[in-house]
Amino acid sequence: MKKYVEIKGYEKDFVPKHIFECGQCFRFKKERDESYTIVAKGKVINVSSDSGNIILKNTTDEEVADIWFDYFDLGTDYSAIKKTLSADKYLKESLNYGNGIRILNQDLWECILSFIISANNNIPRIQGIVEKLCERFGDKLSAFDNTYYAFPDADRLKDVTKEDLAHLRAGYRDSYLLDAIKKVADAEINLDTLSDLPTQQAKTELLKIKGVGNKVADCILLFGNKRSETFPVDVWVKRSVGTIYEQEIGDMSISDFATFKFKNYAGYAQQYLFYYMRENS
DNA sequence: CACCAGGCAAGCC
DNA sequence: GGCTTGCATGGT
Repeated sequence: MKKYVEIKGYEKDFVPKHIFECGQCFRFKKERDESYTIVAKGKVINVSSDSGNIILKNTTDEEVADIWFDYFDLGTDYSAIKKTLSADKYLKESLNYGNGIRILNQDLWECILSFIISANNNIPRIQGIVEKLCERFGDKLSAFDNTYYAFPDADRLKDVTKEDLAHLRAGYRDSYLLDAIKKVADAEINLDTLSDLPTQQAKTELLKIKGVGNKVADCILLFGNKRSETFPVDVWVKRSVGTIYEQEIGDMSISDFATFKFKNYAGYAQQYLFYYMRENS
C-alpha cells in the first residue's frame, strides 16, 4: 500500500514552516530535512512541500479525503484571502511575511485543553505540557520507527485527579483542566453540537469552563470550530492593532472592530498579524 | 534576583 | 460593569 500522498495545486499557499510555527498548534516536530512530523486526529504524518506540491507521508488518499483535506483547510483559497486583506496597507507586511500560513482545523477538545494551558505561558512550555499530557494519557502510536501519543479524549481523562496532573507541571492550570474534563465528560457542555450554535452562543458555552476567558475562547473558536470571523486578541495583537487602527476603532473593542472590518477573514488577518509581530519584535 | 510568557479568576469599587 | 492583583512554573 502506498504510504504517502502528493497533492498538487497549492504552490504559493502551503508553507509547512509558517503553518506550524505561527503559533496556532503545539504538536509538531521539525525534522532535519525541514519537514514537520505532527500528531493530529489520532494519527502521525510527516508534512513537507516539494516544488509547490504538498507531500504527506504515512497516510493514504482515503485519509487525505476524510481527514487532511479539512485539517489543512485545503478547500479555502488563501490567494483570495490575501488579495482581499492586502487592500489594507497595514496588513501587507504581515501577509508577505507569513506567506503560506493556513488556519488548521484542529480537534475541538484538543484546542480547549491546549489553549487553557497556553494562558500566561510561553510556547515551548505549552508544547512540553501538552506533550506530557499525551504521553501520560494518550494512545500509543507507532510511526517512522518512533513512538508517538495521541491526544487523549475527554472520556479517557474523566477519572484523572489533581495528583495525576501534577507531573505535567502545569501549575495552577490543573484545576482549569479538571473543570474542562468534568464539564465535557458529563456532557454539561456538548462539543458535538457546538458547531450548530451561532458563534456568540458557542462562545458562551466555552466561557463556562474555568480557565477559559475571552481570548482563550476565541482561539478555541477559530482553531477548533471553524469560526474564521473571530479575532483572538493577545498582547501582541492588542498593541499593533490598537495603534495602527486607533482612528477607526472608536469605542469598539479591538476584537469586535476586527470582525467588523475583516468579517469572515478576521481570523486569518489575526494569524498573519500575530506571527509577524511575534517574530519581528 | 527580577521579569516574562498567545490570561484568567477573584476581589475590589 | 471596569480595573487591579495574585498566580505555578521554568527560562533568561
